[in-house]
Amino acid sequence: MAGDGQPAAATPEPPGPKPPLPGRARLRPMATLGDVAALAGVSISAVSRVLSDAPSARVSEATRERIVKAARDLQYRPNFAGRALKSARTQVVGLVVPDLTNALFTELMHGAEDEAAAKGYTLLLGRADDVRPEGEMIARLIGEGRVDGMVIQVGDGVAPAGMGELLASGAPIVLINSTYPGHAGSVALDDRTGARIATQHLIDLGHERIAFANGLPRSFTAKRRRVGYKEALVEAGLPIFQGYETRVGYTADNGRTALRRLMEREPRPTGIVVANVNAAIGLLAAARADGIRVPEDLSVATVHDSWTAENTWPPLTAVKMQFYDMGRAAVRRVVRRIETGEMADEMITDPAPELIVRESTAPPRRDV
Amino acid sequence: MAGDGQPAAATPEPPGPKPPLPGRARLRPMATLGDVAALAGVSISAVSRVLSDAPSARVSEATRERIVKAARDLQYRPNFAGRALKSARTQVVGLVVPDLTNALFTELMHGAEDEAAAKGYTLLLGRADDVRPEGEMIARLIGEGRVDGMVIQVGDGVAPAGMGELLASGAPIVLINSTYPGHAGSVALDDRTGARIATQHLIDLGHERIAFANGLPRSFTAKRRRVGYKEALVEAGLPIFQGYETRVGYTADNGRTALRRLMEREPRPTGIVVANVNAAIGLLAAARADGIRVPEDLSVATVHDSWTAENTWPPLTAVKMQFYDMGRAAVRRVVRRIETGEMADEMITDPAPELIVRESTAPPRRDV
DNA sequence: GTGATCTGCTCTAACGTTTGAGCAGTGGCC
DNA sequence: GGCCACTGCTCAAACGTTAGAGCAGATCAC
Repeated sequence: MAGDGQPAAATPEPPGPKPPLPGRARLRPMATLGDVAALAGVSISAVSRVLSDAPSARVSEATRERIVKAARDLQYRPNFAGRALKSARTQVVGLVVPDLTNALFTELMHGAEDEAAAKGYTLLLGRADDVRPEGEMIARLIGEGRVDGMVIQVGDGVAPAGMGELLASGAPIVLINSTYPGHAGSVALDDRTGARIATQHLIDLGHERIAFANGLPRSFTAKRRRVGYKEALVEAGLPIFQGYETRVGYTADNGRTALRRLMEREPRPTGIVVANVNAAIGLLAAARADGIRVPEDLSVATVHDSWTAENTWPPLTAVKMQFYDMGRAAVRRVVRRIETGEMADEMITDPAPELIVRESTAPPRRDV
Repeated sequence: MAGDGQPAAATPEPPGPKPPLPGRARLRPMATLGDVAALAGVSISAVSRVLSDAPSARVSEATRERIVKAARDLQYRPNFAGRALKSARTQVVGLVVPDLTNALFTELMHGAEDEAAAKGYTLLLGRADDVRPEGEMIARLIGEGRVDGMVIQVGDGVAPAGMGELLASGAPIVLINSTYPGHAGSVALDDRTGARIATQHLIDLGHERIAFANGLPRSFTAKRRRVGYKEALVEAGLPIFQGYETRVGYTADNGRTALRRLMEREPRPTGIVVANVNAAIGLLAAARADGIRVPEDLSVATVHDSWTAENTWPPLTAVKMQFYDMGRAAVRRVVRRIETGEMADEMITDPAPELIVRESTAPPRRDV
């Protein structure tokens, strides 16, 4: 806008016809390389090379300045479609998560966002709760060239139909928290350690009857957390009670169900490790409704932390799993795959899962 | 995978060279219109017209079938960049929210996602917590033609720098929960009614000293909720006490602060309307920590509902604001703006804010 | 003075799509 | 037999970008 006063050197006509309709503000067409070239009095390729400062740009300092100024004056921005068409790159990464409203996935998204921005990419949102098989949507996004790669979190270990074919096609896809036979490219949290830390915490407090409210049997994370739970018990020389594990799922409602089932066991557990914070919140609510005092009658430790965990009553002792970092790692992986071809599986161990002791855990009552 | 057995009718060479490197699965290039045309033995334009079934496609039934079959065999998918370049449309809508980890915004995102999918659009995620002024990012997204339009939620009423210019440019932008002088195109919830319903609920229970934990003064939603709160009091003939409103913000921490300030007032309020569920959750936690029993000593009703509200202790009485529907409406608006040019401001009144009575509210103790 | 090299550009093709214009062949009408 | 309309296609331009190849003029070595 500044410097529009003096007539440009030898411009036939800047960008298109621009009588501003007074009725409704019309979107004026963006300036193209051609417009900038015309204003600067040079060829399109000269402009392209200068603005994308290619090493092959041999231009005099004077010309360069004229071009840069013209671009600024016209508010030139490189057209995305033109660039994508030519380069077969969009600088977009697709992100598919099963449940947008889950606090944990939003943390993951946040990490993914940050890493993408740092690498000059943007995120395209996919939805895994589509009516149609997600595989089709993912294949479309990649096949149409809308995204350069994808980060996919499949819900509870159910791979969408057509996933195998898709992965075999060699598309840059990073799986979150799950793997697929023959596919290299995934990131996961150290769930085993996470569950182990939570269990160990209860053991350290003196609990000996520790139950486990786990996710669905087919869930990859549930399988890993299960291992961690058992490891801790075995190592402490504690028995693994029959029926002390439920495998209903990760939602708040699932947590309620889990509590009710576990509290029917004989002997009653004195502590419960919950595999997911949302389930733990539901479990806590159910305990309160049933008159079970936490932590007096029952200690509850959960895998996962989120801001919601610190606002429950009592505030939940939780093992913070690094979802944010996993999001970053996933995008880092997929970008590296896109740009260098390298692909690998990765487990986030740094930062490590971290125990955050709040008020839902205490030593067991000795009189029970 | 099925039906790959028989050789194609008369293929010169399907899409490029495809000796599958055994070392690493290579991404084979997608088939183009040209490939399909070659396989079907027709011109590119014929294929284009048939596959996008344009009314101008005058082809024999036999040709049409050959083309469709060829496209299917080659797994043809229209290249996004080519299409976008030609049509100057990307079928992508940008979504910018200030805080990805907020349960309310994720609900909004979810609605936006659904509506976008229904209209054949996808969502590109922007981030408002960028170091650089968001205005620049938004201008880039639009200017580069990465998105056809944007849905923007600016945090707490602070419009990003350059916003005015951007809106004036006539870009298809829909603002969420805020307006901008001279800009038509926004959606908002009926915050006034929401706050009013919450306040009225406390009045109906018999409360007469009702405080209000509000958001920041510059926040558009806070302004509207404030009106609803006062309206309800005035209508009921209740006095508006000095110092009964805090305006610290919408986070859980803000809620803690608000509780402590409000409980210092003389006389003490017997009920608090909280303008945001996250703040209410924090406020509840602070009350518990300070030995204030809810609802015996203090009733708490909040504007906004989310799954977190039903898992607090006590479960929060909340007015459900229709974030999901607002998300849908925002995308609906921006798509209509893109496709027909129509633009307007809209308030979501259907479905209306809905009172959900849980256990954080009760009649005031008469002995106080 | 001649050839080689360098500087500072421009020309052109290509990416994959859409779409207006054009064209050969057929059939109908008068 | 001439004209028209219709069918069923193809041709070619255009969208905005990138990048290899080319080219005129200046400078330099010998």
